[in-house]
Amino acid sequence: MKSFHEILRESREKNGLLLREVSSKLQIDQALISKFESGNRKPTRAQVIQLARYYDTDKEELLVQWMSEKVVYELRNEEFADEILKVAEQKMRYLSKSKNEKA
Amino acid sequence: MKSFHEILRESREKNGLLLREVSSKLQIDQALISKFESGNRKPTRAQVIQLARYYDTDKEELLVQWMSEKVVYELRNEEFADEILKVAEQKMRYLSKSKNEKA
DNA sequence: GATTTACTTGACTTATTTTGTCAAGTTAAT
DNA sequence: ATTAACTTGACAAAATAAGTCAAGTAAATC
Repeated sequence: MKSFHEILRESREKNGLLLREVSSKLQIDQALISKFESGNRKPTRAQVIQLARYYDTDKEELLVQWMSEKVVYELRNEEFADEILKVAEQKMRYLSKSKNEKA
Repeated sequence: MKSFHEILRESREKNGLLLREVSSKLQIDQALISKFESGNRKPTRAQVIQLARYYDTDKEELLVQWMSEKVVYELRNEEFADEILKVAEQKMRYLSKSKNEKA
């Protein structure tokens, strides 16, 4: 499975772009973008969207990758991470159900 | 399904404890505990553990409830929350697999 | 082998978010 | 009307995340 930062780097390379080009176009420090691509920093949501646009890649997919890694990161030291995710899913289902019932 | 803050309040009540008693025993501001129980604030991990101990309730279960709500909260505005969780699970499985392979 | 180019790294500052505190407020019982 | 239990809101403090800049590699080119 490809990680978010790998996808980011590959997308840039597919477009034959240099870091400094992306940097100047999107007004994001080149060092930051480099860190995004090495996985040392997480971009903000707005940056993910900017990048997806500029690389002409699927925005939703990139956002899903980005967000799911944030979740995984949060659970990195959790002994019961798998159970936590299961319970989170249940809670989500419950929420969307009561949301629908209201409507 | 019971939410974390409901469990918290019920646990305290089961023990017949007043907010100020918990507050003084655990050295947590009473207002904070009140907010925990109404769901307006999330305790820290250390506080969850303290509370579980003092209420003599299952620490793991409380932690799972607490943590899963943090995850749900993070996804509250995500359109593809369900997919994000699925991908997060995949990534977790992948991680624990490569972790095992190393060992 | 010195320069240039593309990218990386680390330390630091700034911004944002989370957590804690206190005083005032509500509700219900006495 | 007082007291007791709890709640609320505004603010301060602490923790975390994001951004910046200068210096550092590594490979290609002159």
